[in-house]
Amino acid sequence: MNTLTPKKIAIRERETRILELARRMVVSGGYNGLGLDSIASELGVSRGTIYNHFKCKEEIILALLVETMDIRREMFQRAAMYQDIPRVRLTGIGVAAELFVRLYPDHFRMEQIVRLDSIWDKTTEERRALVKSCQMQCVGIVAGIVRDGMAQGHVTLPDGVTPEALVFGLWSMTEGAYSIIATSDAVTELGMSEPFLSIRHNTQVLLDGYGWKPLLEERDFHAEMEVLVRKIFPEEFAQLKQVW
Amino acid sequence: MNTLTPKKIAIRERETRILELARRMVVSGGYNGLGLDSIASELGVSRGTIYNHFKCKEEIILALLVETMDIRREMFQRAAMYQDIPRVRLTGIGVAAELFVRLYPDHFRMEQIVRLDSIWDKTTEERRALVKSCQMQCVGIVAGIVRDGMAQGHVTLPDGVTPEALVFGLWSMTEGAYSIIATSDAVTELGMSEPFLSIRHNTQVLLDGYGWKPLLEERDFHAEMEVLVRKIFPEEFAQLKQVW
Amino acid sequence: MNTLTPKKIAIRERETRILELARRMVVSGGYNGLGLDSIASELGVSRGTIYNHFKCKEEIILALLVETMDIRREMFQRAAMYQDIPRVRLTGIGVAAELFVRLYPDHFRMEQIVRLDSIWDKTTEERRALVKSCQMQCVGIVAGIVRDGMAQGHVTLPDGVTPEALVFGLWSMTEGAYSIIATSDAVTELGMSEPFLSIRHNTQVLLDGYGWKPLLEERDFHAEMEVLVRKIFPEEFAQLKQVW
Amino acid sequence: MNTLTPKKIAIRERETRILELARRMVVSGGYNGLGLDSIASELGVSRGTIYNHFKCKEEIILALLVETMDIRREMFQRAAMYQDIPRVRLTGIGVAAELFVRLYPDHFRMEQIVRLDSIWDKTTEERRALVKSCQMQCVGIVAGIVRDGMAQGHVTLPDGVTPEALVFGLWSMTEGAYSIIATSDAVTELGMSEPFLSIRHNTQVLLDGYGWKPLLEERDFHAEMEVLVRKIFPEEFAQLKQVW
DNA sequence: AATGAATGAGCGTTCATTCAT
DNA sequence: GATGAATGAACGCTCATTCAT
Repeated sequence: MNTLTPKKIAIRERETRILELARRMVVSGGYNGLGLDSIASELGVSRGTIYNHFKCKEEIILALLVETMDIRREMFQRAAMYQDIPRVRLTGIGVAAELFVRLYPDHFRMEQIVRLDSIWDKTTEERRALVKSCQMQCVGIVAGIVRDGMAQGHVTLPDGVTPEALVFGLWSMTEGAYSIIATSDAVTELGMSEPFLSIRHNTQVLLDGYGWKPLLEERDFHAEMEVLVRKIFPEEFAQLKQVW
Repeated sequence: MNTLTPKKIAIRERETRILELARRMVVSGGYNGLGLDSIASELGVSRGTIYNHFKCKEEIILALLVETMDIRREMFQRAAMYQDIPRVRLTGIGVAAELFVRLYPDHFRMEQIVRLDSIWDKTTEERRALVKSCQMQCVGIVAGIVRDGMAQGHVTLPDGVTPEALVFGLWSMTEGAYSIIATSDAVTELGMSEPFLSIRHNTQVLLDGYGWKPLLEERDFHAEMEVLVRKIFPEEFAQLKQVW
Repeated sequence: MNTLTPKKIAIRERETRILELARRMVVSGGYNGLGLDSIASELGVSRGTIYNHFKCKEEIILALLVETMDIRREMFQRAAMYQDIPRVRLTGIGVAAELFVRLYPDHFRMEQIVRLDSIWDKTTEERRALVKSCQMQCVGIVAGIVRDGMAQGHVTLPDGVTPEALVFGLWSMTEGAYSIIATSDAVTELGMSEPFLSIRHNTQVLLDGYGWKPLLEERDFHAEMEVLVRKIFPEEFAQLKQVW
Repeated sequence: MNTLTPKKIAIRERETRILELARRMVVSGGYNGLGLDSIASELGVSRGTIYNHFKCKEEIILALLVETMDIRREMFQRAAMYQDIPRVRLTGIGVAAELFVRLYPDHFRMEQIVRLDSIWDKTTEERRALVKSCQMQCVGIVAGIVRDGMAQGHVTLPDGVTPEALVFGLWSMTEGAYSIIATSDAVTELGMSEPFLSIRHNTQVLLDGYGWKPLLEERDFHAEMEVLVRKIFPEEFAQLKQVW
């Protein structure tokens, strides 16, 4: 019955610790910054022990990616299911995205590292499919909301512009912004104080640009976000150390 | 005065060759794909000779980065100096950005790869400053146009929104979009055909969202771009194999 | 008295299984091909259990060697006890040798592999003695027949030539031949078709060279062998898939 | 002109030293006994230096094999070209074989190790061909002498016995004998004193068995060998520390 | 008796860097 | 200025062995 002996628990905990350490290393030093040796010695265990948990370095990196990737998708799903008009739900997605990136600030570096370094060669096709599927789900969720907005007459896309194009715009902007924040340590020096506020604003402005009703001037989506974060993501919000 | 002996010239040329090779290697194999050995042997010189040009691997990478950033900065500057209303000049910046990423995909890709790895520890503060300065210039150029637009009453930013915030929006969107295009082979699979067209449109929509005059419906910026690319970047345009 | 509880029996059986697996591994991958890990997992037991049977890897290998040598010694003994003139009994030894190498090619191959690697340092003197004893018994058995032949006046060795020298000749020839067959895929390419027939013939020719009566021309030892294999090794013969 | 700078010479010498050490290690510890680490430290150089000479462990082992393999073939060729009747020339081959094995006592272990351990997988097809070709040449040389003997009516092979079968007998016997001597440290304990004398005698006896004229009793081939070794292999004979 | 997690020395290999020539 | 041999730390990884449970 009791399958979780103290030993098993300890092992589980160590696995978490390994990933924690690994994440720190990858984040601070990139792919090469992750050394099996260093993890082992910093954990106070032997090299071999690491290999009882992960059968190669790439597996660790992939585990790191999947760990957070799934969280984001789940957050997107929750936001999409919120009961309100499409633009608010879309705003909820924005809240989810920001919350996610602030809770897991390293995710984007991980994502890029995994994509840019030749890790894929050493992984199975299934893994690749898993990541891609997660991506497609996220895109699909947002595209669904866009289509809702269109169906309800809140937004009309010009000829030749697909809902995916709009999604692509939002995705690009957030992906790019978070990526810039994560990799460029000079954001504020470049005059971009409060980058998160800027992102929030810019995404709303983009929707305004598309003429999505109600416009930002008709409804205070910035205030709305404060409500959303508490309603949809109470736990995540609690984890957030800094103010929203 | 300028005594460029044949020998000096040969050395210069080799330096260029080194960087060319290095870029190819980084692009195809990431940071680890760059091997001093391979460069030397492909160049037909000895390992030691490389060290007469660059005192360590990181210096090479940094040189690559600077090279890349310089090209873009120069293109941005050209676009910014174009004689037209601010929004058109801003559109010119967009043209420059797209042209850059399409003409020099290796530069773009390399830039991303390099940012992920921690080369910074081994480099001097001055180098870091140099890169940062280049970045600031790019941001400054765009921010300058935004300020022009504001000064001429073409756009009014809400309270608390700095010109840099708008720049950040544009930068994020393009950076993110190009990054997605470059690394994710799933762009079209996700339903995003013609991603470059989408980017062009989305940036204009963002400006529309800010109420920047003239709006997209008042002036056909898509057609404008075709003019701009020919006028500002005739040579680059000629190099572009595919249609604009 | 002999209390073989089911448990004890199970343990015995497992020991056999371990050796079977181990032999397969050594044969297919050499000394390094033998992995305690693989044995354990293929057996469905844990690594530690293996150590209840053998205190180290070398012990397993030694056990394999002893097993192999015991089989051959037993076959030699049976041949030596056959009731006939010495040269026929010697021919029976040849039959035994060939049968052994053809029935248990893995045993033969393993024997050679094991001899090459230095397992001896990690083993006790007793073990070494055991193996050596087995070898001496085999030599002794054959030497005994030679002495019988001498005593019965069937063969006379020149001055300075011991019976062991003749044994050495037979042993060398068969050992060398089987070894060449087993490892060199070039036997037939070298023009040596039917190598086993050649060995049979050459050993008889050697005895002829020693003038051992009756000579090959006086008695058809090739036909004799067909009889011997059926009479002395009926079971082994039955196992032999190919024709004799 | 002077292409052998002192440095180059030193490098050459080290290569020799590496192979010497490697041979010792392989001989005493088999494939696993050869450690790149150990070579380096025992040579007083770094691990990396070894890799300037040989690009992997297997290359070293193969180099060891080829080193001696070629020597043997050359010795066989010299013996075969000796001007005398076939049986004497064949005896010369025997002298060559013995001389070779006594000068390079480890060759047979090497040969077996190379064949038994899975080294071939990591080597090129050409290497394999080279080794096989050398083998075939040796066989061919001996088979040629046998055919000479047949042509001159000195020996008549029974129906169904090819010259290669006789070669196979000689080859087996020497290969086996030397292999036993090399791998079994118990030869003398088994009652086989003077194994080399036994081999010499047994090969002659085998030829006698085939009825090859002149027989051993008609011509003292043992005395002949003493002449041959001095005439055909004066230098090798000088290197031989022990008495012939 | 059985487990299997932990060990840690060892492996072969790579490669940025140095420096005597 | 050019060479390239030498370096040696670091890498990812394996596996026989131990031992607390």
